[in-house]
Order: sequence, then structure tokens, then C-alpha cells
Amino acid sequence: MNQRQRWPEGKEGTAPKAATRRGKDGDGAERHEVIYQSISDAIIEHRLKPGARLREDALADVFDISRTGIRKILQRLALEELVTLTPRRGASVTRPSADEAKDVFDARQMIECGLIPEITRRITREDIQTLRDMATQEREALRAGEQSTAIKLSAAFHGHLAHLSGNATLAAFVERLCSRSSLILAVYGNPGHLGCESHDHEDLVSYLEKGNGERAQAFMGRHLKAIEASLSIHSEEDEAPDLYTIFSR
Amino acid sequence: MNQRQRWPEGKEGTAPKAATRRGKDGDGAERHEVIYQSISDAIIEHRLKPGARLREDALADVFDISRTGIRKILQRLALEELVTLTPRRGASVTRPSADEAKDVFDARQMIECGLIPEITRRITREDIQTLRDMATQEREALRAGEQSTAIKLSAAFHGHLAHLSGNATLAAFVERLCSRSSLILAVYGNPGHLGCESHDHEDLVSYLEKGNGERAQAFMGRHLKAIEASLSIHSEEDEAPDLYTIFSR
DNA sequence: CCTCGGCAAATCGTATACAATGGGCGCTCT
DNA sequence: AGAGCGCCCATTGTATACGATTTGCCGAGG
Repeated sequence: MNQRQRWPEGKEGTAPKAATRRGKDGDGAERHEVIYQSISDAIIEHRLKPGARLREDALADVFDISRTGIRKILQRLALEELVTLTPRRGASVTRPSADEAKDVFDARQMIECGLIPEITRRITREDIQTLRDMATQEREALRAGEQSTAIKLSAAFHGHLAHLSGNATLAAFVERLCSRSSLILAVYGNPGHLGCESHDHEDLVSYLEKGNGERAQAFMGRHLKAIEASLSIHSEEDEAPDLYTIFSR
Repeated sequence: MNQRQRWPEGKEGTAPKAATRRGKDGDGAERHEVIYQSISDAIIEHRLKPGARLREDALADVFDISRTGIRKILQRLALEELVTLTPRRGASVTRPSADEAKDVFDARQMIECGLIPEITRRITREDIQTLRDMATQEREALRAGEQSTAIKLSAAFHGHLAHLSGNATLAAFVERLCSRSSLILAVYGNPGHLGCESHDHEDLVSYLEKGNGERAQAFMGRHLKAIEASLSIHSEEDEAPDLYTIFSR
């Protein structure tokens, strides 16, 4: 479609863009989605660390697209608060503040626990099997030392669980909270001890299978509290020191 | 939140609104914010009805800006689900489905009620005064027959209340839910009987003032249920009739 | 040696030009 | 006359060019 000799300036010949050379002419919208997922995954998996700069030109070059498309994607990520857009400085992976971290986990506590009753009511046998598979897969990844994968699978587990409530709006919100949690873990987490304990999710599924909603709810509460407690939250007020407020007369 | 960098020249400190992020302004970004607010308000106030088309050219012309800027704003509105972006047909004001309506009100029920205890704990005398003023203002507008204003003020009331919980993340989510609620009222509401009863908010403030969190919480629950019950939700399966499902063998 | 001021490079913000797609509408054939 | 078909226009999607601003460097002066 638009895949003709771009960049007459050269510099194209020597740089083999490793990045999933999208099949040309793939319909435009699809390509955007793929790129969005790529960046989003990279952030969630901590392959892009908080604070990392995301230059538009570089991304445009890597994904073989114009800056226009990249900006669109970057904006979307910014609205989901995975990246921070500073007016004339470009985009960077969001570095959550301590306050934000607390807010996010409080929100998860409220919503994910609040969703459990409805989930218990609606869950089917197939759902339980799917969840169990996801939990297993996650533990496998954890044991194999693939932290990136484990982090993503953990978020996926929580997201999938939320969707079982039947409330798409809240589920979407939970997904976003999980993404942000991943960022929080990257900043405040202790190495070698990432958020979810390996067996937690499987235990949770067991409670759900037994139809024991109250136990499941309490367990989810403890689970989230445990993750939050495992963080070492230091204020670290280095970035954007907000000078105008600090030195305001 | 560390998004406060104010330029010393700026003085537009109308704090209570603070709808979203966007701290940095400079010069050009401010204009975008204004335009965004204009469109957003127009939608929330039902001056733009669900289904209304929003042509990029027209908007660009009205606001004296290039289509680039309009697209950016439209995308933001789309991510907040106030407008729907259809691939090659442009933007239109979102027409919420019946399912979405239910989801939104369930979500509000969970979150706004869940927030009340913390709000009760944190609320100050000034906060109560502010809330009372807002409620009064809202009733005034309602009595004056200014529905548009009343709708916006109602959403602002719920949003402001949520902010008093101290959880900016959840508060932002509540704000978005309120915006969407406004859309839902536009589609499923009965004329002459818009969502919030005129005295409801003032009653709620009274409970909060007495520090009676449980009463306040129960009242909020009833309040939201009442709004939801006042809707006449007909599925209205006209658009996108999903022929494949209907005629599936 | 330290500091201040200007210059240059880098990078984002905006506008405009171009391409492509889908719908509306008139023409023609039966 | 009705229906089918194809062209034209309206509208969006994408790319690139240009302008603005910020940053970092380097040289000059105290």
C-alpha cells in the first residue's frame, strides 16, 4: 500500500530493521495495533525501563512508519499512563510516583476484590480450566527464570479474571491498573522477588472452583496487599522536582 | 502527582476543575486543552447528541486549527469513549449500548460507594462547604431550566467528591464514568427527568457533614440505583445488527 | 579557573500536500 | 421505469516539510 522506497535519503540499505518487518500492505489499522502491542509489551515486560526515552524518530525508524503514526500510538500509551509525554522533550516510560503506586494498589484492592462475588457467580468450568492453565503457565515461566514472560502472564491472569465478571468497563480498568502495576514493580520492586507469589494464582483458582467466594475475595485481598508490601517505596523525588511549587514564595 | 509545573506567567488557576493530566502548557498546548474542553463540554451537556458526526474539517475550521490538532483531540476523546472513531468514516459522538450503560452504572456503584468511607475520613469543613455550594449551584441551574448546566454540574459534583478520597487514579476513573453517564442519560434518559434528583446531592452532603459514613454510603448506593432505574433501557438493536449472528445457521 | 553568553544540533509541534477509500448519484441497459 | 453499474466527490489516513524551542557545547572574559 504505502511500502515504496521510503526515505530517499538513504540510510535504508545498511540497517536491517529486525523488528518484525510487517508484511507490506497489511491494513494500516492492524499495523498500528501490532506496534502498539509491541511497545506496550516491552514496557510491561520491563524491557523498556521507567524513565527510558522514546524518541519519535527512532521508533518511526524501527517500525518503518512515519512519525505521525508513532505519535498516535504514543498518545494512546500516554493516556493509559504507560508513557509520559513532556511537551517539548518527547516521550518516556512513565516512572510512577510513590503516591501513584499507593493509589493503584488501593484501586486494585477495591475493584478486584469487589469483582470476586460476581465472578464467583458467573464462572464456568471452562473458565476455571483456562485460569488454571494461565496460572500454570505463569509458574512455569517463573521457574524457568523468564521474568519478563512471568510478569506479562501475571497481568494477563488478573485481566482475564476481571473479564469474567462480565463488566467490560471495569475489566478494562483493571487491565490498565495491572499494566501500571508492572511499572510500579519495575521501580519499587525488589529484584528476585516479583509481585505475585508463584502459587498464589493457583490457590485463588482453587477457591473459585469450590465456589467459595468469600475465601476467594479475602485471598485476593491478601494477595494484593502482599504484593504492595513487598515493594520498597522510597519517595525518590528526583524527577520533575516541581521547582515552581518548591520555591514559590 | 508530579505534574504541576506551572509557568510563572500562567495564572489561569481555576483549581477545582482539574479534569485530567495536562499540567505543562507553554502556549500552544493550552489551546488544545481549551478545544478539548469545548468539545467535551458540548458532549456532556448534550449539545452534541450521541450519533452526531464530528467531521475533522469542520472542527478544524471552527476552532481555527489544522486537522492535525483536531485529530489529536479526537483521539483523546475516543480513548475516553466519548466519541467513537470508525476507520474510514470519521468520528461521531458515542452512542452507548445498553450493556455499556449497565456496566458503567455497576462500576459507579462499586467505586463511588467504595470511596465513601475514605472520603468520610478525610473530608474537611471547607470541602463540605465547597460540595454544598456545588449542590446548591446545581439545584439553581435545575430550577432555572438550564439542563445543560445542571448535567455538567452534577458530573462535576460526583467527580469532586471522588477526588476527596485522595486517590487520584480512582477519581479520574469516576470522572470518566460520569462523562459516560451523561451520554447514557442522553440516549436512555426520559426528558424532563434527568438523572440526579435535585435534593439528592445536598442530602448526601448532610450525611457527610455528620460524619455518618454508613448512611452516606447507603445513600450514594440508592442515589445511583435511582438514576439507573430512571432510564428506559431499550436494547435498540438497530445499528450494526450483526447479521452473521442473526442469520447464523 | 570559573562563569556567562551565544551558537549549533537535536527534537518535538504544526501545517500542508498527497493518496486511498467509501458513499452518493447519475447513466445506461433491459 | 427499475435496477445495476461505474464515476466523482467527500472525507479520512499518511507522509513529509518547516518552524519553534530546548539543550549542550564552546569560547571569551573576568
